[in-house]
Amino acid sequence: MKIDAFKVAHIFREMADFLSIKGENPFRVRAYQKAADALEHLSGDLEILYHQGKLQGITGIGKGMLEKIETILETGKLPAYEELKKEIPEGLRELLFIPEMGPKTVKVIYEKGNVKNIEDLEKFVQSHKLRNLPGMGAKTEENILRGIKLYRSSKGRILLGKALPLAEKVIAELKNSVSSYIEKISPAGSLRRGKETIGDIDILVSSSNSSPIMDAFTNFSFVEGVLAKGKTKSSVLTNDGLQIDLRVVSPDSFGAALQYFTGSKSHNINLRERAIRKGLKINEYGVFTQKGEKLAGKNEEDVYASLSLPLIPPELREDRGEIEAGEKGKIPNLLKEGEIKGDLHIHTKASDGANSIKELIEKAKQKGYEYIAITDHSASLKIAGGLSGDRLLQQINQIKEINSHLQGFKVFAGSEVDIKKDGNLDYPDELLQKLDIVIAAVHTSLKQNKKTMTNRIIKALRNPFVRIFAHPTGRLLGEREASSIDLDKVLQVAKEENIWIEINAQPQRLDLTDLWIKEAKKRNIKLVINTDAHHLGNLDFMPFGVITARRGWLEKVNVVNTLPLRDFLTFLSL
DNA sequence: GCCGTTTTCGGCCCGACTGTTTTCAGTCG
Repeated sequence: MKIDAFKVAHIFREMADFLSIKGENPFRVRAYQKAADALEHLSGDLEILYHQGKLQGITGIGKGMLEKIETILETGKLPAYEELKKEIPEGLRELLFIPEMGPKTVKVIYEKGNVKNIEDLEKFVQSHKLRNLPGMGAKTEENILRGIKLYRSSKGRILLGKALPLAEKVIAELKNSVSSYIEKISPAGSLRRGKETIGDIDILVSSSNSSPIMDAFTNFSFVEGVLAKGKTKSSVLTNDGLQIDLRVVSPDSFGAALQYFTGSKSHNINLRERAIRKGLKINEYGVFTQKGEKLAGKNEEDVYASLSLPLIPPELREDRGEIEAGEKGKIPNLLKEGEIKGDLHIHTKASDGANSIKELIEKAKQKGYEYIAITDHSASLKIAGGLSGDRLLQQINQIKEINSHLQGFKVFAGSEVDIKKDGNLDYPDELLQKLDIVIAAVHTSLKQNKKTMTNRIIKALRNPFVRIFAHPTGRLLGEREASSIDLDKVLQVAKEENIWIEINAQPQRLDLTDLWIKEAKKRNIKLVINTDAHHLGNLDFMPFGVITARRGWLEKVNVVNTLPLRDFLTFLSL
């Protein structure tokens, strides 16, 4: 079995957790986490890089880590890891993921209470045995039980598509109730970076009087419990189990705090290390010289400028080369939502959608689009009301008729054609030829092995009538794993055949994913952002696709549906 | 365990909040 960087990173992460539970030197623990980070951000194949001697010199991978990577690559195993696994009971590591539980607590309840998993922990706390341990009391009991509940209910993360509207609602309510105290307000954290899933919602406010804001926030109707309430930070639990953190800072620190709380953690660490090299100190209050003189803090631009960097867009702050790009003045001019001119993957009530073509046109026009493609499912996808060949022909004629009455707006006749198990397409070429836009997509046999699945997709993409490859990995966040696909090969074929790769904007898909989007851009492959709408409201998913594209460093020029109608028509005929 | 533009030893990002304590350890982001 091939060992990739992510597998090794996973081993290092587990080791970090085991070592922390053992009470090892925290910096040693962090060294393993750092090495895992470095591996996950590797550009290129681990084995190849290793054989080329290119792992040396990567920050975070020193002599010891290199030896461990070598051992894993050569033997498929790591004795130090196997030892730790034997030593630490299997369920213990999971306890670290429970809010309120850290390595110290896990260690002490294991050693003093023989607690080995979540069930043990729950019983241990409920029977009040925890209280007998030093530093533990009734409140701690309560907090841990709530932590267990939260961990079980959500396993930690919610979709961007759910978090963003909720954050907007909280911001609106704050503005509504205590606007006179609020100078500035913004989402922060992974939400602001546009990550596909969010742990908890972070909101930042600048104000010179925080108490009324904290009072209002902790008393909102959707608040079920208050986890913490202080002058600068409060945390609440909403009635649907989400955690929202509100931070209030003084106006002259807003930029520094926004930068700090937007993260990511590794972006910030990188930035701090850069500050230290320049003899500066950076924290959530500002950028300071060694003598304590404040250089920046009021806004983010100044914070970055004091480190000789341009403002780095939040979506890029993942420590994936954005700081280096900033140094060289090569931060991309990222795609903007308003630059999208059309949506090329839409279902109607002819298959499993809810609306008519005319209704969809109206909504698209309201959004400022110049074109859409109607792409219902193909014949074999019976569960979704896939169109027979005859019905598709009828729809093509219907679209022709509709277009004859339109000015400055065009509807393309398309289809989301199933890639069958063997890689054949669901309609014959004679029919595909009659369509303006053919989307190819996998909806069945999602668990084929990697080789079969990859070859199946490649065969489909080689069909001369296919233009778009939709939701490439097939993942559904929190529900279904991505299919096993050699995306490296698939992108290669996409490049050769001039296939546009879809970024599916549905919040549970966001597929293609950010890292692969960046890779596709690097290879000069065109992408298209589609909502895959099944009813009118779904057309509003577009911003999630745009955010994901931005996380993949895309600019307007990389995305075909930014082209105005005229240019798009020319491009389509190429 | 990693790392070095004052270092091959001695640091390692850093501050807020909570709970259980009477001065601080643990967790979190």
